[in-house]
Amino acid sequence: MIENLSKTYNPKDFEDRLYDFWNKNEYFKAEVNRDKKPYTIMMPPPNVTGNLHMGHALNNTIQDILIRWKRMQGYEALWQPGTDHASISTEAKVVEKIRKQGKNKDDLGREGFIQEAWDWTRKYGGNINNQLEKLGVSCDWSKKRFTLDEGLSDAVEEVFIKLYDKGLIYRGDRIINWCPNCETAISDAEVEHEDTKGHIWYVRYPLKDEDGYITIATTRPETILGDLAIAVHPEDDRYKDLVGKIAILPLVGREIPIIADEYVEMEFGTGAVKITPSHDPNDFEVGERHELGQCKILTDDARINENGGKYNGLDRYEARKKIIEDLEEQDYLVEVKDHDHSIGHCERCKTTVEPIISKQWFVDMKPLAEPALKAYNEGKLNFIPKRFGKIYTHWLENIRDWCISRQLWWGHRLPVYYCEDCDEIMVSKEKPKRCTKCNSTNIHQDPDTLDTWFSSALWPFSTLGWPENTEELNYFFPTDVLITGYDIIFFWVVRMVFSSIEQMGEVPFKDVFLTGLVRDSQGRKMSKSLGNGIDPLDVIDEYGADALRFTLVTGNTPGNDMRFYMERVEANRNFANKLWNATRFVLMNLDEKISMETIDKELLEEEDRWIISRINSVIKEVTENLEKYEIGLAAQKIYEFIWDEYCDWYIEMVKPRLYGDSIESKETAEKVLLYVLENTLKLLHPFMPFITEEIWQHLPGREKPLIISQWSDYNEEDTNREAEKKMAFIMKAIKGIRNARQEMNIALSKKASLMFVTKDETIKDIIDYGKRYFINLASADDIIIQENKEGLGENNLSVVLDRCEVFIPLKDLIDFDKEIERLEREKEKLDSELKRVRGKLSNEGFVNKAPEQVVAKEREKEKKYENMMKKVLERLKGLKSN
RNA sequence: GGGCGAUUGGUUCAGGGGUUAGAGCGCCACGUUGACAUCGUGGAGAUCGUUGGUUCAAAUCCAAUAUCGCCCACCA
Repeated sequence: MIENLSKTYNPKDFEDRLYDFWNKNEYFKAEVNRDKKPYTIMMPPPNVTGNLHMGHALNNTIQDILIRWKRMQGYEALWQPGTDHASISTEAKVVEKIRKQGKNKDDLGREGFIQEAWDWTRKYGGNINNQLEKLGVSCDWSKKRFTLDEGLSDAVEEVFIKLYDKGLIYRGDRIINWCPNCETAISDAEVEHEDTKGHIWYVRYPLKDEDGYITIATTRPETILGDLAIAVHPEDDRYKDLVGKIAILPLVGREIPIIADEYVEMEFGTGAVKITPSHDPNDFEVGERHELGQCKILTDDARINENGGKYNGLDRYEARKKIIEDLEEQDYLVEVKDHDHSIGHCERCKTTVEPIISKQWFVDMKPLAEPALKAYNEGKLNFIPKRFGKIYTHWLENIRDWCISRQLWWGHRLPVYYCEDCDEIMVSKEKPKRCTKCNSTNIHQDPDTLDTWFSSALWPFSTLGWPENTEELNYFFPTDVLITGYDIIFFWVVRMVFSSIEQMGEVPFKDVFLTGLVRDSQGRKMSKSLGNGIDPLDVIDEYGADALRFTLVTGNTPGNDMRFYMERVEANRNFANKLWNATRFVLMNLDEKISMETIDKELLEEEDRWIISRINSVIKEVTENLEKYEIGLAAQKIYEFIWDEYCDWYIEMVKPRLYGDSIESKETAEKVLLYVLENTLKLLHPFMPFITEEIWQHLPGREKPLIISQWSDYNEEDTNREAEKKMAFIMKAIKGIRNARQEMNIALSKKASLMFVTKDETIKDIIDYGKRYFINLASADDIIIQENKEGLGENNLSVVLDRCEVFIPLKDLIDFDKEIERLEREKEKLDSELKRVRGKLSNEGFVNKAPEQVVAKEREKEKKYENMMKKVLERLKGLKSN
């Protein structure tokens, strides 16, 4: 016995300790090493003020699996961690904090506020990293980056300036999405649309200079205050005569023209549309075409402004209510109908956004989208699963310009300066001393900051030192795979792709692995408001990180949502316990002075050859699965191998040798037990890093920790089909005997002799060899092999196998009615199988067209079932005649 | 209005042209054999949503359809 392991698996005893051990020994570290091939993954930077949730746990587990696997394969594996400053979210939290102190942003001033935000960041910014450590992530913490770091900020400015100089960043008055709660512009991607039951109001506008009205329909009556025209379709006969005339805006009294524009849908509403250029993107365009000018009626906090006359100061919804009342009172309201329409909400605070005209900074997307599309179409970018490629292309094909300026303080301030005398715009990293146009020194910087995603878009290269031409950048970029949730394809994936192509001239990663959402056991999204979130840290605390990791990667497929069940975590904890105890068994039986020399192949027994062949196949399959990102399948195979083949069969088969007299045989068994365990641990390590490392370090003769051990390769020589076949027969026989005995309720402790009847020489040999197993695993005390039933008494239990029949003389214990029932069931099964096989074989098409191998296989089956059937029928006949 | 996904034993999910369609949990029966009751042995339980089609062969491919879910979209 080498060393004691506790009787049950207790992850708390070693998880933190091992993480420290790995970290301190710098096994996570990756450095430029021209002798090795690089393998790079950029960790999606979590929000600096965030906490670990199941989504993080899922995608970081997958990343860790890939990184650990590649590291073991000998790659220089860099997993780049870091955090995102999350401007809007962090700013909101800091605002909330100072609000509790009775202060607002203006009380602190810009500098004071930013100071406050840094304090907050420093205080909470480490949390998520510590939480990630609990999960076992093997990222290179020495390279940790923050999007507001100096280098990364420099990259942001560099990109901004380059794009501006190319004319791809511009400033303009456009309709943007305004969040009245966050009081900033947000991009289209940050708006969530939700279908809402609402109303549509039909309002008549009197005509000037003549009797009559023109009736329009609107879902936002308060915007009447900003109307500058009424539009009809040029070919709409109903309104042809009215085009060019003037209508009077109800409640306001403003004279507005009736214009014709193709944008109007004749079938919708009344066919006449009010045009509010400052508060609707379509109306804005119509306004441009007809030079209607602008009339903005909302303040930043969504109240009616001074252009709203008597409604000035009212909140947008109060104003709507009041305006409807007034319209009704003054007889302008024709009717109200129920109407469902989609309303945009701020992705962060869920406030209804307002389309508002505003002077903002934009990225001209078309020229950037095209190469990003091309890269995909040329196969330079793969999505896992593939279907997300369609979503990617669809979005890029319909791309609109990206509003990048935010009216926030926490973030990268625009490197834009204005001359107060001549309004010249200057874009540069440093503040210009004088205006480049009029030489004035009255210069101020734009107060806005950039969309957070502008900096995260640069993450794959800014973290590696760009715009400096660093060695790291040359070596580790482009990265190999990005692992993230499908919900941020638009926010992040797409933007990294076009930014990389634009700045680096190539895609930032070859593969994009998209995870689904982790939902609760009822399929609901985990959310704070529902209170149904499961904290990964609680799960780790109760069951260990390995069990959590295994749960997250099994039983689901990329891009599909999964339900999270504690029962599954428990099952995987039990799996860890199983492995733990199998190891205890191996160690308990190990001779202290066992030599670790290679196994002498001459001494191998059949079960040894079988398990060695099997682990070899599993190595091959798991490696192939991982190469195809089939992580769940890989995990499943390892699980089954350990539990079913190694524990349930091999260990049981080998026990007599361990307790037996032959030192040679015992030692060989020990060596094989160790050899297979060792390879199993390697395969499992990426999935369950803690338990595997802990066990590994308890095994004798370890030179290196598991984390940096060499991944095993498939070895053709180890494959042994002959041994696999033999063992398959033996296992089938054991199962058959156990089955028959249990059906008769015969206790395991009740030993019986077995008589194998067969004329097949090969089978005879196999059974002869298998004697040793039947004793222990099939409750046998004696085994006889013969070609006929000579000497066999009456009334035996019988098990029909392929080319062989087993008789168990347990006369007193057998209920023959039950035995007949059992055989009848056996007969039925064989019958239906025979029918199926014969059906196939009598089909000419099948025999002629199916591959030879497939036909041969069916023929074999037919023969086998026929033989078995014959024996079952004989048995039944014998039993019934008694 | 477009696009996508899911539909497989009680349940949660794998699988993905030829398998006797698998697993975890749950269920039933038996079991304290010197790793493990966080366990062992055996068992019951699914014509893979429906309808067509392609094929020698379909749970798997194609087309419709139903139900549920998601994403995108400027009809006021």
